[in-house]
Amino acid sequence: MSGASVAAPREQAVEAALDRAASACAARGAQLTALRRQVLRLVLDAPHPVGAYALLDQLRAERPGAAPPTVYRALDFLQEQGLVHRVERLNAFVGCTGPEAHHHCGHGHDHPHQFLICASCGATAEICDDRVAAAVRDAARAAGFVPTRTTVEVEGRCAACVAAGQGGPSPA
Amino acid sequence: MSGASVAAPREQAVEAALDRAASACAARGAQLTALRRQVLRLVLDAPHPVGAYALLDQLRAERPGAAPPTVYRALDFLQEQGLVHRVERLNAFVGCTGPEAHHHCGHGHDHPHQFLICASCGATAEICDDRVAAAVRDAARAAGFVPTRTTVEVEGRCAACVAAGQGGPSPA
DNA sequence: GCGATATGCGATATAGAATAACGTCACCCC
DNA sequence: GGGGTGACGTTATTCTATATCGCATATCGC
Ligand SMILES: [Zn+2]
Ligand SMILES: [Zn+2]
Ligand SMILES: [Zn+2]
Ligand SMILES: [Zn+2]
Repeated sequence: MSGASVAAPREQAVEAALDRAASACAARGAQLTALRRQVLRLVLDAPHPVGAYALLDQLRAERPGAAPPTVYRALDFLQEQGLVHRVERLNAFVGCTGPEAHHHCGHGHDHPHQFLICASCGATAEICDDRVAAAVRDAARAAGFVPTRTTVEVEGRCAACVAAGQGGPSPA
Repeated sequence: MSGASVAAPREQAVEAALDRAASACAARGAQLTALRRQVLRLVLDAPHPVGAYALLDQLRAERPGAAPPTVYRALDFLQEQGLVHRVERLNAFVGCTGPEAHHHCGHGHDHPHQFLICASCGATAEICDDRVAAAVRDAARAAGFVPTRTTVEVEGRCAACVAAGQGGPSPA
């Protein structure tokens, strides 16, 4: 691999995402403070969903006084802003890679989304399938139910792990 | 209300469900022991999803030595048998009222299901919508993903709470 | 009968996740 | 300069879940 000479492309991408996030917040009258930006960076840096306490440990490297409320408050904010999602099955958090981030579909910052969670390697992919969202909405309405938020999480094996055979790549 | 003279219809229904559960377990070579039956009864008695520690407290009335592993082990078994589901958003457990219980649709004891969780009154309804299940399966496969288990949980307001207006009936 | 294995469960300790409650400081508006 | 608001620090507590060890029983092959 190439050394981390100046700035790896991934780091650049994260910095760009942070700047976009700051703009998006500002446009809504919210502020992505230094602390919140720091937490968001940690989430975006992680290759997989991260637990709140894992974030806390990392955060303490830069901010010795950090405590659970520190990270939970930041995460609450980031979720409200649609920058981060919570993965219920994992009690963990992941950066939004859906429409908000890439402007793929026409949804707002509280967009419908679904997670594909690989039991083999831990990779978690966010998708935004309108048929799923519509089917769930219709099913709820058929029961007289008025939905506000929906969680869809699928556990299984990702394409890479399926291709790699039984064991799957390192369950990192 | 009628007094609890001999056996309320609800209690009878629960007992019947317990007997059916015992038969279903036996048919699969598993045994619904006294402890497991006790925990299942507590889950079925509850009007809403119950937390593991709430179950533990009740269980201790009859079984003073009960500890967290006691109830978690029983819950794991009951989930494997499809008698109980976990509601991820609530960290709570609920008796299966889906196809397994009533033989409505043609699914096994690991059947697809979805939850409608009322934020007003706490009621949680289990539904079994094939279109939702199919849409999720298709979306996953389109990503090369092989699903094993799926969680679908919708938060919102139930029909009763919508009909009753803003506040909703007692958030019991 | 007897060791081997498996299951169910008691019991203790620990880990992991989330919130409650209170205080401080900065900022803004009037 | 009083009063409100938002962000954050700090401490304590609650809630949720698992790791281990150990014991009893059941079942099986022999
Ligand atoms: Zn997203
Ligand atoms: Zn994988
Ligand atoms: Zn069910
Ligand atoms: Zn309701």
